[in-house]
Amino acid sequence: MDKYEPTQIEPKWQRVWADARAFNVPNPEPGAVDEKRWYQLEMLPYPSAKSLHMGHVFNYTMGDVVTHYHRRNGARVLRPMGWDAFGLPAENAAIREGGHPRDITEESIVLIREQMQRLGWAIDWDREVSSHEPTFYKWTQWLFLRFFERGLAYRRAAPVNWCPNDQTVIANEYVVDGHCERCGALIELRNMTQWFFKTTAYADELREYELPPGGEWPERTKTIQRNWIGRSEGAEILFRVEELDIDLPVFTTRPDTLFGATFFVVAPEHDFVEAYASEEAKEYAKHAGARRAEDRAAETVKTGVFTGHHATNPVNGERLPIWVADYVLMDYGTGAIMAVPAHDERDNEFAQTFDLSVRTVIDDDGRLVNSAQFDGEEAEVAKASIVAWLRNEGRGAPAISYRLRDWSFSRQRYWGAPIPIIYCDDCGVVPVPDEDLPVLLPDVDDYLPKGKAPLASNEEWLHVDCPKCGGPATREADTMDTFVDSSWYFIRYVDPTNDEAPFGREVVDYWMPVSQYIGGIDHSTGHLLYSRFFVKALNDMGMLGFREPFARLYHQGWITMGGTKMSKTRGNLVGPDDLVDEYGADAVRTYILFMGPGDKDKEWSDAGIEGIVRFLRRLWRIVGEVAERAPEGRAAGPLTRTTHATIARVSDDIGRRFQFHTPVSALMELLHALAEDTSAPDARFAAETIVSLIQPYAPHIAEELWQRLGHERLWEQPWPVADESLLERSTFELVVQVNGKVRDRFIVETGLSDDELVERAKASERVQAHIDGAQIRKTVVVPDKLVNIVVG
RNA sequence: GCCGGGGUGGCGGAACUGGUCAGACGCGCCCGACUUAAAAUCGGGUGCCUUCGGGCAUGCGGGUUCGAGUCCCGCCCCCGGCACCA
Repeated sequence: MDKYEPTQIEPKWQRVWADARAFNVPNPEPGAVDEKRWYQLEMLPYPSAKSLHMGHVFNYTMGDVVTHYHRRNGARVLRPMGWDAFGLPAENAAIREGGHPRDITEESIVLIREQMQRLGWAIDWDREVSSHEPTFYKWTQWLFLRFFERGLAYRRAAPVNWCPNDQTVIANEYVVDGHCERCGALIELRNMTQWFFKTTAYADELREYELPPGGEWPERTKTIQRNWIGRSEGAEILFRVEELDIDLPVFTTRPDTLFGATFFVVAPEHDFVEAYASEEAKEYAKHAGARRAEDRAAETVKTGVFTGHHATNPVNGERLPIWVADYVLMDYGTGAIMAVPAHDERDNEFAQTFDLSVRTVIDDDGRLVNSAQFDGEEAEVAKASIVAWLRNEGRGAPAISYRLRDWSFSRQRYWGAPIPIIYCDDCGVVPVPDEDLPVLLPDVDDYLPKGKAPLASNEEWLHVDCPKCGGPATREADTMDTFVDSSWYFIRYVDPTNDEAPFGREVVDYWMPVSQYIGGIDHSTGHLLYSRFFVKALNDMGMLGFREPFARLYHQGWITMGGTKMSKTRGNLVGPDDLVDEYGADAVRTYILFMGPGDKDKEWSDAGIEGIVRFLRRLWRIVGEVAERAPEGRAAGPLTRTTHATIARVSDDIGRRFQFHTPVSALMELLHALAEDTSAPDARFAAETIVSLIQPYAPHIAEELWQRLGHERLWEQPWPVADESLLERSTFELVVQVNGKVRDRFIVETGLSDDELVERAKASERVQAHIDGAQIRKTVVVPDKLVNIVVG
């Protein structure tokens, strides 16, 4: 047989698949529901570099194996691909390289698409979408308007994260340790008028996972999201400022310590300061409020100033001095706290610093003291009874507070979807009418970031007539965060050419939720949370019939280089091209999955790829031999059982365990067994099975060998099924232990009774030597496995 | 501090619900065959120690069990999330 030449066979089969439209999956006829379907999705790439890296190769190959597996198990499988084309990564790449972001992005898309096709991934290219195309962002804008109508997208002035390097606001979710997640610059706090999505309206729903049957999310991801949302149960309590005749609400998780409050603190940004505080306090607040939370937290000594007023504790009428201090944060709770230095570390530090009084109200046994009628109650009980008392007095109520903040999504950058809003002097904030969508992203002379939206400098585009009154008006010049695009791209795939709506409900409800999503865990508090928010909101709008976008979620581990994740900014990218040239796509695909468990980080090294290449060459040679010499038919032989066992193992690993490296081992073992005798009566069956099972990993060689074995179109052959009856053995190796130590092993028939097995075990000479003369205390039998004789 | 994940040969890793002297499969290394030679290929060996009887080994120390990498308790270390969030 000729030599294995991947460079010959791979392009050939890629053409065959394309011509046969092998992986294009039309939507079902209306009304189809009971058909088996599978929506396989991996996070779409940013086309910001001109090449994929091995991390992508890993991720998409895993998705490819799952795709083939479900296709061949009879499911209608949707497996799309697209481009997260808008946004900072692409725009920054364009700035670096010079040129228009659109040109740079589209060049990258062409190159990456070619790489994907060279790797032979089973993608339905008819469904390709790119977030920078007007046909896509028209609907991003349309969806924004639906959120806007419901108050789920709104505009307000707020302190936001400003990246001085990227010259734009970025979301809380992408500030890491006070630095920009993209470029690493130190984030500044700026007070700006920005657009927000009201993610907090779904805080509770986002903490719960309304997954369909069979759905499953990793525990660690749920934990990350729950930590991020940060729900605290407590109470809101009103403190009266008698001399001003106003109420100041506080949020506390410890209403049981209400009698221990000895002072009161408001955040520097609190309205109370500006309205009523002393000049000294105002001066303090001006400086303190301008500082970032991280800097405030880093302060070792607490600072603050007395405002000159007092608040009355509703439970005992005590007058507490109101201070302003920067350890209280405006954007959590109510921006004001009751300070209980005896039972709160921070309040205690403050009390020590300013010599304020401390009163213990919970004793060592966890019971209330110094708390009037509540004395003696356990703290947990007292929480409820004090809140009940307050509620009765009209001075408090149970309350819940979240750490989650609304998602700030307006960006002062060029390369994004324009926000379809018009500002009119008379009518105010006016949404662009649906029929005027899309608001096209115009060309501008200078799209470099300058701290204000580049679109604002395009006067011709900026000035429009108000859609309401026809008077002079201006467009919103900020663009949308790229994460808005990725919050719904996976829905567009199911209906990518719809020009009446972003998607049709029936077809969305057929395909979705996504059966299996694969992507990085770094998106846990960003993209994955935003997407869930979108789907829940769209469900409430009646646009789709489910409440979670992704039924099953899997996080692949990183492919690292020098210990860090491969990424463009770190400059440690290894692409697939050289490896594909040298070893072929099949070897690259199989190797990257064989490297180890899918969810673990792996340091990149091509040192082991030779092992896979040897395996594929051996496969080529041995299957070739079988095709020439092995008898036709399916007569049973020594290989039959091993072959069926391998089918069961591989299917279980891929289908149930989602484990992709062990099937390769199993197939290597079966190949070794087959190589023993390529003219055995069941050699042909074993060879066909190996080829069939390796197809998701190495589809090109599999297709070629399948043809040489006299068959056609392996990609649409049913996945092999293990014959249970052939898996059963008539004999097995009985392990005999004495006191837990293996003393003998020999072959016996299956199905013997426990007593018979014990008799056989005792009959063994080697066992005899260990039990002779001793008292048998107990025998343990694991049917068809082992006998343990306990002597003593 | 709170929450989650993890720790097995020189390396990647296997052992799925406690059950075949733990270490499959691959890499690397060693030996051999073929070759003038090399590559490729094929075959064999490869946890540690050993007085060659055996002993010790799945981060450490206990425990449960006839039997523990797997279960329980207590530590240690690594990775990730949250943290002046009242």
